[in-house]
Amino acid sequence: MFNKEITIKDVAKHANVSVATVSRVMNGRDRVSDATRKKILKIIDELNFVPNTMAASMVNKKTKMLSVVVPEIQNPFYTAVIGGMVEVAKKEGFFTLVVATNGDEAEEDEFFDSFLGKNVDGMILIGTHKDAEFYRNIRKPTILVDRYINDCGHDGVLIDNFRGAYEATRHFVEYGHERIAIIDGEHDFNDGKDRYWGYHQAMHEGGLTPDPNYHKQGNWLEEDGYRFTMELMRSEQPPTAIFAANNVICTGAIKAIRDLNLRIGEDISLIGFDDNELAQFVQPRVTVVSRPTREMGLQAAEMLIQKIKGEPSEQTKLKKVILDVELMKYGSVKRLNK
Amino acid sequence: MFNKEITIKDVAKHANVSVATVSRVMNGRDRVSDATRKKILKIIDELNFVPNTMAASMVNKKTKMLSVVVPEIQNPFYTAVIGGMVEVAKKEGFFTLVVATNGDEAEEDEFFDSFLGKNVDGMILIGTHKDAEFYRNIRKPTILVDRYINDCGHDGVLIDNFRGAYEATRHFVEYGHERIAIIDGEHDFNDGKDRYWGYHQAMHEGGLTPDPNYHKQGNWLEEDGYRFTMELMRSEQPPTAIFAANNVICTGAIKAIRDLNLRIGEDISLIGFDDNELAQFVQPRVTVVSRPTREMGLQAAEMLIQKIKGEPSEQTKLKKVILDVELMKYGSVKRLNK
DNA sequence: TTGAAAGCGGTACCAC
DNA sequence: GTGGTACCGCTTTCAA
Repeated sequence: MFNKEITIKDVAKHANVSVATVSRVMNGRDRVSDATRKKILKIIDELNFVPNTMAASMVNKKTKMLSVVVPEIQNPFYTAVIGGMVEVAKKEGFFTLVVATNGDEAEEDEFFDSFLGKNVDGMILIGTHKDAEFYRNIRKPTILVDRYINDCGHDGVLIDNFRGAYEATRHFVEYGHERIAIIDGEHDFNDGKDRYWGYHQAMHEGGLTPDPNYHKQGNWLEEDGYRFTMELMRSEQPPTAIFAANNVICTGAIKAIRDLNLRIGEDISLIGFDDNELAQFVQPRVTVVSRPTREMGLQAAEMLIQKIKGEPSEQTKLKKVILDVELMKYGSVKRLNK
Repeated sequence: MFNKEITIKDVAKHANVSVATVSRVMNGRDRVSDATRKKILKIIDELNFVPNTMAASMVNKKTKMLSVVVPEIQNPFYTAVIGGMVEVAKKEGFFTLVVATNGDEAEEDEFFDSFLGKNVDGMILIGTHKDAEFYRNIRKPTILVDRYINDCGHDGVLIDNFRGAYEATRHFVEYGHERIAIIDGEHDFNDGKDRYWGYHQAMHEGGLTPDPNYHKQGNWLEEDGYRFTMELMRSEQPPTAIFAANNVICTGAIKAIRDLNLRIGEDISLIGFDDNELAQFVQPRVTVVSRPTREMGLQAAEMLIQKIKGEPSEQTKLKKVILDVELMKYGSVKRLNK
């Protein structure tokens, strides 16, 4: 198990050729006579020679490795993005490694400082850092997904968060709701922030004034969804509708509603942002703002690989791709008017 | 963004010292005079020099990277194992990268052939390959988790699958069930196989003969759980109890039961292997065989790191650590007797 | 304490 | 076609 590794030199020696020639048959680009090629191939097989990828990478500065950095891998949204990305990367001969940062800036830093962070050919980043500075310091092909920081210096693949929240809220309004609550989190990133303002605008357009008491800001966690739904429903004047601004908040809300023995779509209307398992499970199924998760990964990976392959001189302007969202009406919103 | 990288040579030149000295202050082991150290540190900072980790790794043959290879990352079981592993690894200064193989041997191969597969210092493997040969060919510190292949040449951290299934089935028997079905999948690996035989033995000990019609073998997927539960419950003589042999099968079973408008713990008793979100959500909560998922990752990582640090000569006998499981009774099993 | 130089294991250019 | 060899950027003796 720990016998010293066989190197290209050993192969060369056994085959009575130079290392250059061995290298040639390995990479297959330069032409080598059929005889020597066969001979070398045979030796390689006999010696069970496995080339040292690191040595090669030192020379050509490529690892054929991509990374996708996400806050967490429990969340189906991220796994879907990852799935899309991996599919494209594989097709292009890149291996993708997944890195979870747990939404911790320090952990994110750690990755960038690690062996890998330094040696991937490019990456897709759903970042945790909030400062553009951090992103500008990334000196390799990078695509930001979902969250975008202005002046970060990288392309992005995003969705129309504003419109998603707007449509959801408008749906409530059209169905006659007036006491519409929103549970979200810190507005650290564009995504969360835009959702709030989408809600805000739809409220105003519906002639409603967002009530601060109906705006519950937690930390984008399931427990926030649970706790705030409890709070809201037990208040003097509970809302008739709740907009859960991400998938796990929605999960929490569903659990709270269950524990309060309320009926979704009857005692309380609910819309979630992004689909989730529980939302699909409960009856009626929860209306959600659906986004093209896998598609985001696909798009991002394509842009990334193009960037990697492209000439350095091809420095075009920054590009932001905005994908559309769709309100999937499943019946968790009760019609109050007529 | 693409200006040529600064190397240790540049630093040496600017500081008027040799590269050896720069290397020394970077690694901090050899002693360097305080004056030169300060000088070099200053230059490093000014030049914004970042050492090339790959070059260093070429020399010392270490990357401080670990990998954890799992079939998929959607499954909470795997993410829990990963979580445990990452915790330990981080404490020891290793960075962990997650690789999902989608249960596809080819994809698993791909990883091992990739840059990274070759250059991690060690790995934790929840393998997809079924042949011991494959595992024996892995020439670096490796710990198998959950699934174990005999003669693979590596240590393992496992759980007592047999006992888990045995306890579950016995619980059914004790509560007076006789028509007890089991939904599992191929017996490709020890884990699944042991679960079946645990069920088998408990049946026999309870004086019951396992009925082939009640043994549904799919592919360990949620859809199998769904489909077979439907099938079972619509058959001439439906079982009174179902043992779902993994967490996603259990999820499928729960959905089927819901769609059949049956009540868990009333019309049909259910036990799952390994916890899952839906099992916790439904009421009554589903009784499950719980296993120390995170603990498995912790254990495995500790063993792995010790192996990496240890002397090559310390080749002790192979070690298999078996962790215990526990039947968590939550009320999804109806008492039929007395 | 510091420097020179020999690798680590490949790749690729330049001769022949 | 094939061989010689100068790197890639760092670490680590060995001497001074």
